[in-house]
Amino acid sequence: MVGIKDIAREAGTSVSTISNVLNGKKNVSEATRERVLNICRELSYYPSVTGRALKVGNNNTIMFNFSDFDRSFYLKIMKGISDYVNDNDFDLIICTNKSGEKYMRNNLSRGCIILDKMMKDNVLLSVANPNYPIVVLDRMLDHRCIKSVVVNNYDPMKEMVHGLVQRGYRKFGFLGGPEYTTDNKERYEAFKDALEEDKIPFRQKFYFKGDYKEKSGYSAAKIMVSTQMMPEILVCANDNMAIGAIKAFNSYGLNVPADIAITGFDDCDLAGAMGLTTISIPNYERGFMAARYLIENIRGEMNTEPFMIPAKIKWRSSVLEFKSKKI
Amino acid sequence: MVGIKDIAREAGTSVSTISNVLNGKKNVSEATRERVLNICRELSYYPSVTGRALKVGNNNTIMFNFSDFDRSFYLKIMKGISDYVNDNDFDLIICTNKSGEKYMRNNLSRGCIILDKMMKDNVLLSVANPNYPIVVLDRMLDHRCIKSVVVNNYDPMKEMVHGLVQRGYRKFGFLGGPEYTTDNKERYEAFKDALEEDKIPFRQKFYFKGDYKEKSGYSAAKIMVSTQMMPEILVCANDNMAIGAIKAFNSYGLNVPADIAITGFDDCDLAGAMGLTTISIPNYERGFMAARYLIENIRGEMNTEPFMIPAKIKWRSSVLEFKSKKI
DNA sequence: TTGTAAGCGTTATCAC
DNA sequence: GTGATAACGCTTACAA
Repeated sequence: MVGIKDIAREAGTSVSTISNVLNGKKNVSEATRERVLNICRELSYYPSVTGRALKVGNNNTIMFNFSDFDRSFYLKIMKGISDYVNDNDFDLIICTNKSGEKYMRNNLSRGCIILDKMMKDNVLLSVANPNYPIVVLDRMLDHRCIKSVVVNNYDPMKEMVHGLVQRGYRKFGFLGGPEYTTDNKERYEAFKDALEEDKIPFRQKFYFKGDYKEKSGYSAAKIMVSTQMMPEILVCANDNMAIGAIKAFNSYGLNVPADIAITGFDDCDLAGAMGLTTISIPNYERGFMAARYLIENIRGEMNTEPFMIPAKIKWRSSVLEFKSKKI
Repeated sequence: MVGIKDIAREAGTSVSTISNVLNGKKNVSEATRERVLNICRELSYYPSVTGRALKVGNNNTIMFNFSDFDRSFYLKIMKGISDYVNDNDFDLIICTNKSGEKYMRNNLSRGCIILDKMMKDNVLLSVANPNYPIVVLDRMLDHRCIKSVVVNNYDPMKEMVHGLVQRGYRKFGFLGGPEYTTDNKERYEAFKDALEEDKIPFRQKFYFKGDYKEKSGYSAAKIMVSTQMMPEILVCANDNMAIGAIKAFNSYGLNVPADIAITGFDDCDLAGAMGLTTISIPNYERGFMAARYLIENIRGEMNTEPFMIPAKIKWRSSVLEFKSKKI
């Protein structure tokens, strides 16, 4: 590996001069600057991030941590982050589950965006400090150096359920995601509250449990069919499970929405193609805003008011416009 | 930041002892080991990756470089990589476009997997060495420390075109991707060769140019319609463009496959849902194998025979089983 | 304008 | 079994 010393030797100067050139310090003659730069190019020298980070204590890198590879819209979040970060001359490293913590504790990054549910709250609370701000997606954390960027799950979900009631649906089923996740909790709360406001009873036996993956939706739907526990409308906590459920119902010869209506949450690519009624989250913007707040906070702003992203209902063909009332 | 020195002070030992404990050296008494470990936990000490990397010259981290956020199956490749890497106690950092080169040139990673088309061949050729092996996806590079993992585009594409001819299609259009990419070249070659073997003429004016993105397929299709240059079957170099084309045709009231048949390449999620005939690439396996070869090569194997991943045709409803011949 | 030298957090070598 | 110390590549006072 070619280092600063090699350049210095070749240029016949000291290492500090090289460093000065590289860091755009003004105390170096135009001649030397030129010469040094040329040599760097010739020897294809790249300053060592580790050497620099070790000395300086930081660099312009932020980290993004995620782990659920089944949620394909994560790519959109990444793109949002990546675009903002690039425009602001920061570098981005993305890492998954366990490595994340390791890279936070060091001076490899100056801040991070966390989407990984596996990352524990108390770790984040203990790591965050004025020199290492954090942005968390989809969770609320109260700390003066942590900004929460959360989707407004509650309002659109409630509105959608009211809309379903208006369309004539009465017998509701709910297919939930992992129960420790905030978004699942909020979606379920909104669902229950809406029914309560509309004075529609909801029985616990119509609550089914999934894990946000397509397979779990498939299994849950099969159970509904085989145990004859069919609701008129199955509200799912995300699209993947809704899609799994649709496939399962279809495999039994059941038609969506004629035999059973279904809704999702996320508006993934497939949802559009399959005509799934769902709630659309602006993912690119979500990533972009997260990166923006993080970098602003790194630069000293330290604005940590929770930021709420609006989501929008997409009515599609998986629910009927007017469900004919029974009898 | 709590460092090895703080632990040493707290434990009343020297830093070397701490280091020895941390690295599982045997020359340390059980008592001290226990004590040190406890203190590390109490102070929530995490060894600095930078310090270590600087000293040791490497660590167990590999890098994955990509940049096209529109290709949603990239997540599957990542998952394949991530799974293998985790099982082998390596860390993974993912980065996009320009940062990639920076992180290669340093001792931050011990090797990398490259999918980013923007990464120049000559950079890779100059960086690869026995201590820094590279695996490239979707491109062929001849270097004793670079392994190419490529999809067999040619054979299944040729087979598919032959199949289309058998089904009665004669008037072919081709919608290509970026022309500098190997996969586009191979797919087009196979397309032309198959037609030639079947003695079906292909006229250059039925070659349309796209960039692998949905939008470009949409535009190309609109041009076909408005200039009356409609083929019977439009073979697209990837799914995204095929999907764009389908949307455009539908917007003109044209039916796929009745009015025009379409095929894609990739078998993305949407392809299944839309009934697009396409060629399926085992992406998870692709990532997994890439990671496996890379880590084996880091461990000294240095097997750099190109590895070819098979791909499989998925016949779906976007082409007719039997096209009734004209006249 | 340029050079010297200390130090960032770690590990390796060698002495004790 | 334990501890001093040099070294990794870099930046930054400070000295020249």
